[in-house]
Amino acid sequence: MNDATKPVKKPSRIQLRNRKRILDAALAVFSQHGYRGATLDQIADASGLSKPNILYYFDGKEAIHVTLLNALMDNWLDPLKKMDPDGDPLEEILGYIHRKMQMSREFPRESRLFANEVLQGAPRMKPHLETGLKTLFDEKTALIQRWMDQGKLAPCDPRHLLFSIWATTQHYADFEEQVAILTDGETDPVDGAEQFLDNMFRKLLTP
Amino acid sequence: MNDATKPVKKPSRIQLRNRKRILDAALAVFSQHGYRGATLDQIADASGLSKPNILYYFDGKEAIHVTLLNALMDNWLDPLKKMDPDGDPLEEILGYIHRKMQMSREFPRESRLFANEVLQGAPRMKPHLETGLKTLFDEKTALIQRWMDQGKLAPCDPRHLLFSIWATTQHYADFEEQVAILTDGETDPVDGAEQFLDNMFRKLLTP
DNA sequence: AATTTTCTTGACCGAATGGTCAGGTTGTGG
DNA sequence: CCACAACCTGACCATTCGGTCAAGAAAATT
Repeated sequence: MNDATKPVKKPSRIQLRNRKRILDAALAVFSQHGYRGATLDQIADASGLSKPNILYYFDGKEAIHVTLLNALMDNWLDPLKKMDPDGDPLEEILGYIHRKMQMSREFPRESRLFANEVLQGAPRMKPHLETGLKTLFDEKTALIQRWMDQGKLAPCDPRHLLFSIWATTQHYADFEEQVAILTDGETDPVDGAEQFLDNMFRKLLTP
Repeated sequence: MNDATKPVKKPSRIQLRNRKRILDAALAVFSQHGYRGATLDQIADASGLSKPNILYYFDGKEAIHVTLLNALMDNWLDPLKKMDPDGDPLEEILGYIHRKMQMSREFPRESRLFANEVLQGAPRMKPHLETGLKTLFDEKTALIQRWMDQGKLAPCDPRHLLFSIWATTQHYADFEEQVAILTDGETDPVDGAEQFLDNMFRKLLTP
């Protein structure tokens, strides 16, 4: 155990509970106000802990943000990873859309956290995007291209296909305020959205 | 002219020039950092004016932001307004998509300014959305519905159609950083995007 | 129970922020 | 060229921000 950078002591129950509280509060605050718009005092209030206590658990504001982004990336890429090369092409893509839509519904704060970060040039996330995301993106666009070459999907640019899927699904989380206003606060616009997107991408991709 | 709220004196040349400088600088700063992340000092630097001088032309940080948002709304709604009830339905919608895509290419900062605002709950823009945008939205979705009822377009929910158009076109401005990384800094991904979107929405809407 | 470790906080700090103001400079109409 | 208005700025201010610290309270360990 000569790794001086990782003081790996098993975290106590209090550690676990409070770190979770802080991260949950920070997610709420960061996703609504962006990194620079968020303050430690807001996070302290939302978490029910004092500001110095928050700095006892995290090295600073940026450390909290980075921790959130790291945790986010895994969950974010997961639905795309699940796209199975051996499954039915059309159903795999429609399934992916469904999963993304579920994430917009269940984790809108995470979606907005990500959107805020990328909108502002991804200053704290570029490395993640250039490695993890880029690799997965290349892999999956290649897979989709193969499916198209085999005539199992109507041909189109797989990269823009993925962009469109991301854009349309995340839109309902990121622009929730606008959507709510325009649909007169309909109980759940996401239901109608899912049906619409299924139809649209089915028509696009059916050979 | 008994309107005490508007000191309507014709603005001098210097007024005009400096207000423009300030708004241009503010657009750059606000669109990158969001409202709370932007500082008057940054705007001062970017505009080449001193901070007190900026406050000579505008009542404060918020006034600058509001001015930008007001100016934005007009340009933002314009492409949709241009959708002609008497034109060919499919071509009208594809033309609208084309115009929106042009705006993403030419005015990415405006797109990001808008995205930042809505992402954070549209605190300074809700009234605008509820009046101007909502009215136009209802009008145009009704028009598209009529077209569908007449069998001139394949049926789908016109509201989600517009959401999808907004999401996909603005994505290339708002998530420019991500798109650039994933396309290896391709000269202009928007070209390919336009072709892709034309194809997708054509397939969706062709009866 | 004693002691060591972990946890928590009130008080405080330097830097940054939005904004003010008195007074100077520049432009402009007569 | 004079006088008045418009324009501009250095110095300053109150508040908020991220962050520190010494010392007390609570757990855990012995």
